[in-house]
Amino acid sequence: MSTLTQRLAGSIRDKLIAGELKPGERLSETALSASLKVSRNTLREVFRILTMEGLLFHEPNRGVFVSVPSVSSIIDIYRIRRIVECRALAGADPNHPAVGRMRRAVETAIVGRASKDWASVGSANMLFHAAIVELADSRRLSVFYAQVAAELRLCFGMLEDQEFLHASYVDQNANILAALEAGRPAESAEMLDAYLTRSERTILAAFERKM
Amino acid sequence: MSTLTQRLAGSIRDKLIAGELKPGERLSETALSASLKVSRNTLREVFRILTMEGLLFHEPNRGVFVSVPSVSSIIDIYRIRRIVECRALAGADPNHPAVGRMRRAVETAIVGRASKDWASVGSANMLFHAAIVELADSRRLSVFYAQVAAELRLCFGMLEDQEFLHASYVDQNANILAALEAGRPAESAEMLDAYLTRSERTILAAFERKM
DNA sequence: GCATATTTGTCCGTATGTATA
DNA sequence: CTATACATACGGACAAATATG
Repeated sequence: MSTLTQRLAGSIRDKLIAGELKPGERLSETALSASLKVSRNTLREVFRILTMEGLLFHEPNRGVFVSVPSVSSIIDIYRIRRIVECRALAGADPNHPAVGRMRRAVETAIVGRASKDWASVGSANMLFHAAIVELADSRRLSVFYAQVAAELRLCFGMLEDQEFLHASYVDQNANILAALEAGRPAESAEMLDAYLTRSERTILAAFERKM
Repeated sequence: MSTLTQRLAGSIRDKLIAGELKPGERLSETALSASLKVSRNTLREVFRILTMEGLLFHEPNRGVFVSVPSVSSIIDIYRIRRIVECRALAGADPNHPAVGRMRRAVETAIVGRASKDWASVGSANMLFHAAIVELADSRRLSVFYAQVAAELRLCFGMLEDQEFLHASYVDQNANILAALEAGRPAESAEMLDAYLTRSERTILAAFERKM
């Protein structure tokens, strides 16, 4: 990452995903630029990037705010996951290089679960599903999915029970991978669809409990 | 559109799609900001927007350039269209409000073809396929598709024979719509897949002839 | 390979309009 | 309604990177 703008965008993105900045919170240009020791112009360019990614939203003449995950955004995101992930998996070649990344993600998640490192399990889960999208061999689609996934992590950040959210999905991912490696992509895609249904329900339920 | 930045982004986007700015051309900050009568900082924010949309690309310390469509980008875009459009159509409700927009787009295209207004036919074609994506009821997916479509128009802009590119697809769109309205979304999606195969081949062939 | 000119990256100060207490 | 705070937009400045001769 060469330019200051890109580095800054990365660091603020990490803070957003880690939940250090609360949804709905307003990010003041003057205050943030002072605390980060960068000019307001530079910070505005960073805001523009993160706004395009959906992590911030912009109200004209009022400023930028951390996106507030809503029930409708969760539903929207899962619609996308169903379309993109299931189709990518159903049409996948079991010898695609991304399958190796899927396998490594599953292994990492298993290790993380054993040591109760739920942050690691969550990250591995994200990598697993990003790898599924890579099966479609479309750079633009992978970039788009990365943005959607970042938004989803914003939702996770609002919820406690990280164990409950992630633990049960390790085995499901392993089964999805096994079906693909066994040369049965259609079956694999069906399992993924079922996975997404359960995952969406869990998130929505946890989300509504917090309201 | 409230802010100057957004209006400017819209106007430059239009110029890009219309082919007024040639692919590969470098957009000088100083020159453009002078000719558009805006400050360099404002123009940089506009560049950031259009770069995120894929219409421009950025080389650190060298500036921004108009994206150059390539064979691989065309293939990438059509992979996305297959995944997104076909799935949206296959799972569509024939009573969805977007179906009305599809019908109006077909009617506009028929009128445009009769008067040999190929620009109008091309725009109507874009609206038709954007409406297909709206069948999936996902705001994020529709926004993403709009960006991909803008990039595709960048490719069209490089080619002559607009008639050849658009004329033959009016009837195919009409047939796709008819199947959906008749309550046969699966058949409709199959026809769309065939449409996309033919369209991709045509674009790629026309593109390679220009090289 | 070097020196120069150009351009971007970044920062600052400031004026104006808009939202809100 | 007034006052304050803030975002929007501008123009100037300088360092660093790049291109050019």
